[in-house]
Amino acid sequence: MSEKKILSLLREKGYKLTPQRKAIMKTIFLSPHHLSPADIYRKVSKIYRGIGLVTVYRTLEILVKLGLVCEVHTEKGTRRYILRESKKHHHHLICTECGRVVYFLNCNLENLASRLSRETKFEIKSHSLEFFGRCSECQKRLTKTLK
Amino acid sequence: MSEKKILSLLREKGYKLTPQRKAIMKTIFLSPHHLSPADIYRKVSKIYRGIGLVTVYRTLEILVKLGLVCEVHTEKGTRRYILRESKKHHHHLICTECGRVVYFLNCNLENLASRLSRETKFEIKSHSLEFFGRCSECQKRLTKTLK
DNA sequence: CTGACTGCAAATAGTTTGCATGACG
DNA sequence: CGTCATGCAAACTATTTGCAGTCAG
Repeated sequence: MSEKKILSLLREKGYKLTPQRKAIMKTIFLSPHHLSPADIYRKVSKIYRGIGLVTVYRTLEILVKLGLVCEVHTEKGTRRYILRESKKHHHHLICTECGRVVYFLNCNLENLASRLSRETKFEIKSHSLEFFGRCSECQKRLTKTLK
Repeated sequence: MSEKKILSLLREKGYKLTPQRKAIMKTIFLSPHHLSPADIYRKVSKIYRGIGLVTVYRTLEILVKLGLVCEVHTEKGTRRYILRESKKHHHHLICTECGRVVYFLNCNLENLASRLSRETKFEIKSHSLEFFGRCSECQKRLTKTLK
């Protein structure tokens, strides 16, 4: 989805297009990494002086609700955000060094889920799956550093 | 692993066996649910009056380090703890109503991981997988309530 | 115009740290 | 007895809420 379409979707849903929101969305739109609210706040501050961290939190809440942005939970329990590239069920492969995120669609967990459901009598509603590792750039960078 | 073995492992590693630690371990050992530090604090307070929440945090840190207890990250970003039943690679099926946890061992994600690694040039280190749903008891309980 | 939005300040939740006292081994 | 453990208080991080002023539509 293009940036323009996102802006018009917001308008459709009755949200106002303030310069703060535009700056926040632009920042998320341009980053291949997942970002914490504080990261976004720092980046946006350079474009739009005087923005409040609270506005970042409130805008993220809207963007997640509209399904435009993914909320990723890190191992430390903090939340990070990245543009949602696909409307489909999907998962993330996350670089633990730089935070770069790669999407993938097929997880093939239906069989496992139905087997578990049968064995445990659980009514399974959802699952979370994430892979962690190092992207190729960070592998190169870290090899150099060690020399 | 039995409770006694856990206590002797702690002693082996040079940790002291205080009554606070015993009470915390007993509480975790007896619960089929995952518990937050605050949950554990409340339960332990009944056995051992005057225990500090800080002691719960510090004991949990040790138990996780020794691999005796699993740290589970919830959707809200808080941490919960449950006895580690198996030393093997495993995952959890979690009841979103009561917090009951069921273990399972086979996730069969090796193929997916190697395919992703090939396609993305990521060096994949680990993955997290959790299923969420309702256990059979909570299904019954909730059906009754609705009548 | 006017209701939605913003930014400040303060509140809250979860967790960690500094330090003096206490008790396990 | 010495060292590690405890519990209090305070600090800290991430996030949420109340409120008065502001602005997009």
